[in-house]
Amino acid sequence: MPPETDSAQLRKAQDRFIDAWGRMGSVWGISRTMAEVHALLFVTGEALCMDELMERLNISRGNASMSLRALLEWGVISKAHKDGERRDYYVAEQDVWAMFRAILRERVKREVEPLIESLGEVRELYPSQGRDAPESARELDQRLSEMQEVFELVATLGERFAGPSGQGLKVAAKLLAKAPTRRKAKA
Amino acid sequence: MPPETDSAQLRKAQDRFIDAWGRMGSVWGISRTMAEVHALLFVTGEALCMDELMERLNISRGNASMSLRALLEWGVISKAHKDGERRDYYVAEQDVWAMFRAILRERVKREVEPLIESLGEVRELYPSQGRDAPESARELDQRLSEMQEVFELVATLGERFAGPSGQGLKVAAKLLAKAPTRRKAKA
DNA sequence: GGAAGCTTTCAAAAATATTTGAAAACCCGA
DNA sequence: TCGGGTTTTCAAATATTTTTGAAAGCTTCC
Repeated sequence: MPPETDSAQLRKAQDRFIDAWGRMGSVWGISRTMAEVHALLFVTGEALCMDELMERLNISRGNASMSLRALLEWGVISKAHKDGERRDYYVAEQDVWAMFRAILRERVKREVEPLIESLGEVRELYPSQGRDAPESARELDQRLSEMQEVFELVATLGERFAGPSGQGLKVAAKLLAKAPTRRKAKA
Repeated sequence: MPPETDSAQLRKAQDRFIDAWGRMGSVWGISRTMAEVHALLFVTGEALCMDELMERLNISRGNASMSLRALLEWGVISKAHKDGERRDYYVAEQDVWAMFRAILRERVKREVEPLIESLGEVRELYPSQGRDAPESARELDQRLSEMQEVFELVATLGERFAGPSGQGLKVAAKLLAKAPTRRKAKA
């Protein structure tokens, strides 16, 4: 077998990254393809058009279109334009921390806020205050209100970290600085 | 329609909570049933056996068994025993914060660590150091190493928050105390 | 207005994930 | 070792999610 050229190596590394990020995508509850499109744009750092994505990832036009739209909504990619070109090009946010904040924001919105909402609704379904409130209702309300409190705290923390002021990294770094913990390095 | 009894109200509230938590479960990437089993144990606060779960949630024995096992692995429920009874009973962790930490721990394990692992592997696929390393390889490595850094930070933060020392809540509260942000209250 | 070039939509097909249920395994006590 | 009560396993059935592809929709330029 002939030695690989540099660009073949790079291509392979990109593909492996795309695969890894795609797999994480499905774990994170987004479609694998959507994650792969994002991975490709991120890892190349280039502005690509739909046909290039379809070609490289072997996906249909419909799928590419839907994935791009979703990624735009998440705020992790944006449209770009090439001089006289008619078609749309897309670029990924290159600042990893900004990307991470966008993801966090969206995930809090999907994974925490609806729960807080529901908890509020559930807690209206029974009286837990009056003199006549049965013990069991108080117990239930106790559990639900604790849970609501914790998740509200999480949502607020999320906003703080991911918020537009971009303080996330600094806060985190500060926290960590206090007392280092080890973390395995090798693959 | 006759007025509902107190216990019917409570039952309905429990059901709505179970439903809400179950829905969140699927958003979080675990099976809806698994989340529902957990919700039921949590919301009642009682020790229940498999047949009771099956009855209340209308699920099969196999499903109940697998869900319970998974919940035990997550560390959010534990086995209990009733005096002379032969069968197993299960109780949910009642401390919401402890529960949250268990979930966080597990999610970092599934959603962050494999990625860090993969990033390490991908970065071994090309030379980016030597004098001969092409510009494109350096760029690629730059992107990947930044991403690795961010996710390692996240993993470390997660450990800090969720770690066995149980400092999570305090740290969070401290952070929040500094500069309050508003959060909508009504359902 | 019309055609070319692109993108979006969406119903149907394919791929995945979850659930069932019955058989196998397990665990004790007799 | 056997038998009854209980839990686990896992292949098949079901349900859900994702992907495709072709038709419909835009937009821009002639």
